[in-house]
Amino acid sequence: MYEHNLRFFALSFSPNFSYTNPMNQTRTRFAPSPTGYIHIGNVRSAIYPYLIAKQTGGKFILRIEDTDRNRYVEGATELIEATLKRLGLNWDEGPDIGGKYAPYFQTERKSLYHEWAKKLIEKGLAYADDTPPEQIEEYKKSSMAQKKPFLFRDFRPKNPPRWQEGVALRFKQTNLQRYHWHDAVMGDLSAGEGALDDFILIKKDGLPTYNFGHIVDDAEMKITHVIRGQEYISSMPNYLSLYDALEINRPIFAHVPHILGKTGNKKLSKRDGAKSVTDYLDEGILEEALLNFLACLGWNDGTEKEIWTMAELVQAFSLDKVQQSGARFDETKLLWLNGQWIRRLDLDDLYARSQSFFPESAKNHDEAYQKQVLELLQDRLKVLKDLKTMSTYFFEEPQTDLSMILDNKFLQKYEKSELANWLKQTLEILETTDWTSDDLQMKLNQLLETTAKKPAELFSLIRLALSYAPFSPALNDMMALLGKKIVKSRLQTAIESL
RNA sequence: GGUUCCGUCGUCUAGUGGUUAGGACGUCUGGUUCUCAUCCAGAAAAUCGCGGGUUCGACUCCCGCCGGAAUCACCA
Repeated sequence: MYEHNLRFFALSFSPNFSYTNPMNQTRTRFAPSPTGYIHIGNVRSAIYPYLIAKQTGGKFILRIEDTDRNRYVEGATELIEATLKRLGLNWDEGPDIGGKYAPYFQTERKSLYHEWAKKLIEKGLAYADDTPPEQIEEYKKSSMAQKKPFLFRDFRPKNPPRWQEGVALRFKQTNLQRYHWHDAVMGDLSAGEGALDDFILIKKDGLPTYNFGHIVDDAEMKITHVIRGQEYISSMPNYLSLYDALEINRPIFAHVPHILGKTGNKKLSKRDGAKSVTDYLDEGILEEALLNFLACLGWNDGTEKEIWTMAELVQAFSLDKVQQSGARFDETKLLWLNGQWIRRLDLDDLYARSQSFFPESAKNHDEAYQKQVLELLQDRLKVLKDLKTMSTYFFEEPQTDLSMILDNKFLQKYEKSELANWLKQTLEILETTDWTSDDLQMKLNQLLETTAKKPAELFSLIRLALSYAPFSPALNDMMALLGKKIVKSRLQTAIESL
């Protein structure tokens, strides 16, 4: 980041500098492999590059790293694309929309990797390797026996065959040294030659490994920032020596820490039941809330701001303020944040997003009514999914459940007949109301006086008789919305049941 | 085991030599003439992993240790 800014600064004062020069444009990428859904633990490696690209007016690229045929999952690419779209992380170049450096599927770029590989072979920096796996196991054992780390470069075949399809190609480490590099998140890092080995460039099936493929692609696609998970740090020396061998300039690196599961200190993974991003969205976590939460899990600009829009994030985000240690995924904070976002939505927007969360019976009511229900519930929703159980009694007759009344802590000391009597008085006084929320409150207050009961007693009874729900909005608002006919009939039913 | 990274309230974090170590979530208490939630006020909660240095002074700098994590695939 720092390096990059310096370069940018210098160029901006050089006479030949042009703002339209694509070489100076920030280009970041998200490069998932299509092995399944995107889970909470790995969206950050899409959000951060997106933010970096957008804040400099650069491009965000989606590249599908589908070289592992065994782990390939049909439909995963579409799922990844759909998830990113739902989050609004739109890419400027990618498999579906193409771009200057197409194709964006690695399997379609095979010949490209072979060209680069040939350069390496010509330089004597790569060799074919047909060592059988069993043999490699032997090597490993012998290294272990000598208490030495296993490095393939200690066992290079003496007479490697000519490289051709069907044989793996290995990188030949010739420059054993300590590598130093700067990481935009982690700071200055270094690793010695123990981390350097002859790794596979091209697999037996002719496709490149990640280790080779991503470097070729990033160079070809002019990627300026490589932002990815921390697990790649230990491979950095290998990558660095490959950049040198290929004579490719190093991009800016940023390795972001893992998100940890609720228990233990292990990184969040599908195996531990990490939910997919779409699972959260489908349960009514707002895109804004999820983005806000994830971006701020491990990032803080130094202020006490908690609620961030994407636009604000684009402005304020910087890699050097990303935390260096892993962050635990805390769902309760996500829920809080979601509530905050729900409350910030205007009613029409909330209504549009709530469509799939209303109970079936809501269809029998018009839009205006549904919106009024939503308005009463807006402050109470933590997740849109809760809308269903919280609102059913507004749309259909609730199941009469007398035990809720008789076991209520404020009401259990009263006789049924007395409770029925309160409800009768309620019916009487309701004859005079105009059914506005304000007037209903006045009438209810009058009723408190005439019955000489506490609000907790009288109001609880009426509330329960109308909803048979454990909690509900303010009584007057609820009555105003339910309307004269339904309130009267529900009270009547309750009286008869008591 | 080798290599590498990390270590401030339960959780997410602020903090870059001198602070009553700040904020947020969660928890608890009280208020908002009823429930739930919102909102408001307040409380408890971190001997800054441990031990040495350097310094008048260290959470902040240095060293050692301990603890946790990652990686060591023809997976990414």
